[in-house]
Amino acid sequence: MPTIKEISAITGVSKSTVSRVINNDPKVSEKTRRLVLDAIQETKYTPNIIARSMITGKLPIVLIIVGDILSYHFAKPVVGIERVLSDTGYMPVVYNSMYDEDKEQAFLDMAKQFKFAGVIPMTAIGSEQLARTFHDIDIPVVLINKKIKRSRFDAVIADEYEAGYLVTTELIRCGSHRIAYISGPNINSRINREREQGYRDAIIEQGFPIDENIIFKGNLDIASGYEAAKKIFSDPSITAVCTNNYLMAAGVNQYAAELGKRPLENYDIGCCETVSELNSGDIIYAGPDLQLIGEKAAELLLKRMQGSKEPLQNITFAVENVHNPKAAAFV
Amino acid sequence: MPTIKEISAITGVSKSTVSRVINNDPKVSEKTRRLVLDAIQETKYTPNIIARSMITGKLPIVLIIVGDILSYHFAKPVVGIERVLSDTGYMPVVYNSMYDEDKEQAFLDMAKQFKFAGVIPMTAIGSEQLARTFHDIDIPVVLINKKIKRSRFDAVIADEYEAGYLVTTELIRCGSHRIAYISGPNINSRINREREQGYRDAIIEQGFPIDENIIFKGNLDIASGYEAAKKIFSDPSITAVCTNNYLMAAGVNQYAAELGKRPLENYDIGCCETVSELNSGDIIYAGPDLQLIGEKAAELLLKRMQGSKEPLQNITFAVENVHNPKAAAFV
DNA sequence: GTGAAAGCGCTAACAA
DNA sequence: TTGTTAGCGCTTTCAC
Repeated sequence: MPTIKEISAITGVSKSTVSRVINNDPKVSEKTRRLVLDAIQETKYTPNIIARSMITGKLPIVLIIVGDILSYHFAKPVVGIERVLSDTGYMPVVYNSMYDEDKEQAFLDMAKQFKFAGVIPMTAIGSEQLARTFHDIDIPVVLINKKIKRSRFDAVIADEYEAGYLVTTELIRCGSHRIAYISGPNINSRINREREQGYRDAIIEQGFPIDENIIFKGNLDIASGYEAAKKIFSDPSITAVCTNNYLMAAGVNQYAAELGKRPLENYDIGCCETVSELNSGDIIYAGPDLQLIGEKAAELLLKRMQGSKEPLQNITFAVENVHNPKAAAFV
Repeated sequence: MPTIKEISAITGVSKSTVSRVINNDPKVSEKTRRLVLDAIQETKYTPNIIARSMITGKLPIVLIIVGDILSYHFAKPVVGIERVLSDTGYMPVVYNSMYDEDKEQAFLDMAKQFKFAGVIPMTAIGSEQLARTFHDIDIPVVLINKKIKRSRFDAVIADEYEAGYLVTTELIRCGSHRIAYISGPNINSRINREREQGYRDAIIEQGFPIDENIIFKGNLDIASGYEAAKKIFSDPSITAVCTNNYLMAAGVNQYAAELGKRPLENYDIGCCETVSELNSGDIIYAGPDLQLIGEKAAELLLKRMQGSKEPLQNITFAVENVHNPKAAAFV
């Protein structure tokens, strides 16, 4: 691996001048620039980024932390981030925490230690410890779908209330007025709260009553949707189910299938987040464009990494997709 | 951020000794070790990995390159890799190429430049250029599901033939003997070839004829499965479809749904790869345990990163999962 | 068992 | 416009 020193030796110019050429310093004569550039070409020299980062104090790597790489919800924004970051010289890489806070902690520490250029966390922040790590992090951060109290970071968040409201409205439009709801486990979760509130408001606004007995609580996984479905389908007056997330809806469908019931045929089913193309065939949903969210976050991060001192941005994404496979029937 | 220098100043010992303590050099007296360790604790000192890597020439990062982060096929092994690498001091990160060879090339170059400790590519290698990059890469590499001619790397690959054979056998077991097949676009692809051969052999072994007219070619995406399905369902003698990958099977199901046909009810459907839990409800498949593949690859890589000079390993993974939701009916 | 000194490859003043 | 010097934080001889 050739170094700046060898280039210097070959061309006869000093290491500094070679460095200047590499970094496009304008005050280098065209002649020496050519000379150096030629030598670089011949030797296939590439600058040692590690050595450089020792001085600049930054490694041009952007760390994206996701809670679950297997989930569309996390994976899709990554595609957006990568789109924006490609050709900027920054290297976006993904770390998958599987919701393990200790691992997130460890990676955040690493990001600091490695002096990564930026971090985009899309993950659950819970513990005090983790909050503290965020508090005294000294590299640019853009949060996705996460609000930290008194945060110093830009954030891009989805309008969860609107998602809950719109999907429920759609369910009503399909003819239901007794719609069960399966929420997440954590009452304090903003996302959970807002989605449920959207559901409630939609029902009330359409002039129907809220029945607290058909609002259930799940763990956001398939199994808990399945469990809740047992109770839901024992009440024949319920004609539709709205779930916080897709996984629980899948659980509901699973139980329904065992009963010989088909989604969007024998009952309506909806959820408050964007569903992958692969699974959206028989579910109603409302949610943001996940790729766009990633793109926006990357744009904000890019500005910060380039030194922007603009005031904090807190962007709320409207629901772009209201997906209803049955819509054709009554449009 | 405290440095080795400050620890040296606080304790009164030299930088070298501090370095020795950090690196567990045995020839340090218990007394000074304690002294230094205490100072490290107090100041919350952590060694600067970048500076260290300038000397050792390696950054303890393992790069996993995947073709499509949205695909279970790529994402699941990542979970396995991370499981093995956790607590080894190596930092596994994922890069998603979206099948873009230029990007893969760029990342491979970066991995070299950054002196990453290792690379696990799970992606399509095509161009001469990319092959050359692999040829003169100087860091440990373990390939997943990829064979490179005269490769210098360990590899973990799935038994594609067996997958094709077993899923077809299962389809036959369900009562079909006229089974359409949808292959991938590339005849030269090993995976494509072997899966199809498995299909052919299973049919022949059960004493049925191969009909070349019901073997179609797709692009591995939903749309091409959908297109092929148009022809398939125009032939009522066909009672089952076997596809190379899951996406095309989803396309078949999509078209079938428009016809009012239900999978595993009005026709049987299978594919030659492991399907995510989320989507395996109404499809038959055979495939390896994807997480295990990731784990095995990470184990091999770990050994190499630790300097092992064992002979090359080329591990073929047997099909661990044969999934048939209808099986209960006749077991 | 410990310290001094050199140096990894690069950038960033400061001179010239 | 170019070269010289110092130094980023660490490891690693080589003495003592």
